[in-house]
Amino acid sequence: MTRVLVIDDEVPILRALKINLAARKYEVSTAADGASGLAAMARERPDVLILDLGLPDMDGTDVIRGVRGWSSTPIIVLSAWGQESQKVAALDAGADDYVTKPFGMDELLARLRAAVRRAVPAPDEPVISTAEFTVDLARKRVTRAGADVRLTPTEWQLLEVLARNAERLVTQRQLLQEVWGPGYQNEAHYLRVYMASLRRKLEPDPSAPRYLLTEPGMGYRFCP
Amino acid sequence: MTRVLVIDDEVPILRALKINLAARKYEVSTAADGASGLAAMARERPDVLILDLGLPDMDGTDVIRGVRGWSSTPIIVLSAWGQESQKVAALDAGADDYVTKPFGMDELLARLRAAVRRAVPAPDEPVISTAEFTVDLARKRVTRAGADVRLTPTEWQLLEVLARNAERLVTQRQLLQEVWGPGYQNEAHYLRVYMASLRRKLEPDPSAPRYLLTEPGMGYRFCP
DNA sequence: TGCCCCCGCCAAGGTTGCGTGAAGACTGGA
DNA sequence: TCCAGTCTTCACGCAACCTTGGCGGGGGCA
Repeated sequence: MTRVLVIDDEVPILRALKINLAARKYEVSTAADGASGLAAMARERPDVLILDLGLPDMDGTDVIRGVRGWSSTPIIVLSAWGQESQKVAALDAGADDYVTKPFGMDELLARLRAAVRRAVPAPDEPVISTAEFTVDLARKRVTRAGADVRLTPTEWQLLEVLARNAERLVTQRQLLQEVWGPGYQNEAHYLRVYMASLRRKLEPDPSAPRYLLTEPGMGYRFCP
Repeated sequence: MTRVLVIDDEVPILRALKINLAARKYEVSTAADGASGLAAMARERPDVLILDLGLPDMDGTDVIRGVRGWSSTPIIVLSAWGQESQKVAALDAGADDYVTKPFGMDELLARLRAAVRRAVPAPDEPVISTAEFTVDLARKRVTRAGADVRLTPTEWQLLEVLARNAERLVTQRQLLQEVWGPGYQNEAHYLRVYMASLRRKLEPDPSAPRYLLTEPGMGYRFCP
């Protein structure tokens, strides 16, 4: 079910939207000002945001920027008739679409459907599993046999690069550059130490790696 | 959706770009210095890179070289007015285009579109198959009868050059140059040793090659 | 036919790269 | 200030790889 957040301070509009959207099987939540709207945005992670530009506490474009700082959720703006400049500013700030008040419910619903359709489906699959352990990239967590595995920062970074390039051969230069930064591209020694450490923590038999494989002379490969 | 990475240490510019590009349906990520920029580059594999030359930690041209070492992603450089020599150095290092600050957003967007448009030819067909074995250039992997074939670094480089020029005749000089570097152009002996090794690992009958063919007096040819 | 160049094959020696253990340097928190 | 965890550095044994040399065969050319 598609979840919609409506940020608007006019009670009649809020109620009308709530009733109409709920009737179309949208899950609706509401906020009456910019501050609580941003909070609701972060808390509820809706699929679409409907935002009235005429809020009592904040400029509408600031709300948009506040959202766009961390989310690409589609934003549909409601603006009073005649406020052209505000409209442009809203689009420049990152809004996806706008509707002029007074608006017909059909038009709003059409734009809503379009916005949802355009939305990017899924960012990434941030979880990579093997028969032995699981790597959760988003939570920065490794689980083995149900228990968390404690990794040092360096170990984690190394594993992360390998996991993001699963199945692919990652060059020693690339690993060194991404984990230690440029200027360390010849310190292949570090890799050996930390690969050994990762293997001790993750491999069933660290001396005969099954997942963290060495490609002699070239680099390493993570095979889930 | 086109993904853009912006590397810049000036927060206002970063924010302006982020907002404007996001409004144009670009997916924007940012980094504030060269080191984290290079890391982001490798991690996120954007379609275009926008790079400010005035970074706090690294010379801009070094960032460009760091990227060009493994990627052909288009690079658009931002430079302050009057720094002509820097600009030239950046282009020499492998940048594709430059914009002088202060710049109009329209100009930047136009150059961005142009860079993306030009970038198309890159994506090779990274997998080459024969009836006997398969070469996956992206993963640096050779499979034969379902099992991985272990190649030494030199063997792999040789096969890679031949595979990228499949069906074409590759001269001995060219092979020697690309695998061993300049200065080895007369060491044809190396080729014989390593072609023999490749044939042993890949050909059904190494003494009667079907895929890795010799063109006497000229060079070798890989026929899938 | 005989010579010669080019190619394929084998084997040995030297070098490089990898895994491992451990000791010192460093950092952040108590 | 001390302490624990972490990072860096080093030395060693071992295996794999690269280089080099030599030998034999086959095809082109006189």
